[in-house]
Amino acid sequence: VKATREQAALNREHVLEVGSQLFRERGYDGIGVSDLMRHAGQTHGAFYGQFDSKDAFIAEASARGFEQMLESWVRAGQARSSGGSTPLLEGLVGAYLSRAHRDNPGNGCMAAALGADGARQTPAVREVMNEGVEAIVDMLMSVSPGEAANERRASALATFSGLVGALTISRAVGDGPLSTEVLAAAAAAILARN
Amino acid sequence: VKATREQAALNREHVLEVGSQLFRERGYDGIGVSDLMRHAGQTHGAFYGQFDSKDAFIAEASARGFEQMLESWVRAGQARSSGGSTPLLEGLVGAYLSRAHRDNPGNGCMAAALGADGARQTPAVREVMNEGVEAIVDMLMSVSPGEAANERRASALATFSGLVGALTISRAVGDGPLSTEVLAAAAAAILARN
DNA sequence: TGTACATCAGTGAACGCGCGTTCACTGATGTAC
DNA sequence: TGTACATCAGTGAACGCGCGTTCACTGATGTAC
Repeated sequence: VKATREQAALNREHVLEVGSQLFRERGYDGIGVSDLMRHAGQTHGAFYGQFDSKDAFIAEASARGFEQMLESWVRAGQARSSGGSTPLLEGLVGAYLSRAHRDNPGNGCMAAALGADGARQTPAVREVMNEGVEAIVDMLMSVSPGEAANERRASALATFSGLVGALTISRAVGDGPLSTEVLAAAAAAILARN
Repeated sequence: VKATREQAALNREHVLEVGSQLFRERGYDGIGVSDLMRHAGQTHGAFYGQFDSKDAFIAEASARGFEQMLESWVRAGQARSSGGSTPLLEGLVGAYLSRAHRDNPGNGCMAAALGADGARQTPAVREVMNEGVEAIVDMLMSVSPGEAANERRASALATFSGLVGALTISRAVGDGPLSTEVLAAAAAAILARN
């Protein structure tokens, strides 16, 4: 039955929120439209009143995922940086390479959870990934050493690469000792370099 | 119709070879049993005479992918290290972070192409990933600086993390300037550290 | 402000399709004498 | 070495199932007077 315009907008937002989380947990192919809508508390038919197609939804939910990830990462980084209003690199690296992040991909980094899958999606998704990575790199630049902006940008790119690779490997190898070892080794190397 | 025992073994090997390549190109969910067997020049029914299930095949093809990747990486690294019999770190990093590797995932790194997907597969696949990463890290240790073995191992883990993350990001963001920029920034940071 | 009607968000059955998997069958290979 | 038969690698139709997507329908919301 019909809902308020306001409620309809909230419903759509909720599907995006739920989708961005489920995609990170299960991959783009790991969650279907029916399952997604059931998790959002709606029926699958409503999906096509809210979005053009699953592909279009993937692009929009991915953008949402990058926004949510960046925000919660900065918040977690601040908490680890002895509470200043700006996070420090050490806090950001510690939060990213934590077991909490490793074990909670649904609220975690898009690049680590869906970067490889994104390369096989539509150009729209890759454009979202491009903008998402740029936003993350901009944030990392502000806490990276170097006088010139291009130095700080190169440093931020290298830092983010190290973070994404370490988390990806840590999740891939299961829960043996290697999983935490790679997180620690990457954190040490990144902090030593900066 | 029936084939020679020898031919049957070759057929099975060929399916593994083709599968390990197609999985890296399209993801574990991106290639089905019928398509796979067609690419291998066989009919889909034969698959279940060769393997127990798609899941079992995924584990075996992944192990094959790690072997093939490590071998061809070392070969490419040697070629870039002015032809010595042992590759140098610089040659390995250059080969890994090349446009050729970025644009040819089918013969490239398993961790970058399937690491994130592997975390959502069966425990058998994660075990294969664990062993594959250990083999790669062992190889990288032999070209990493440091007197003590644990120093070289930590360095190898950090190096591999940087490589995997940079390649993943480079592939995810499409073919804009960011794609090559991240490869260059990661290479510079890794070589400066070692 | 109250009534009459049009709009449209949401429902749920149904669609074609490709998935992983099974199975009765074929006929060349491998074996026994 | 040659014949007779059993084995079994490979074939291709068929299975149930879940996928993304469509559509006729419902009934509360929004609008016009």
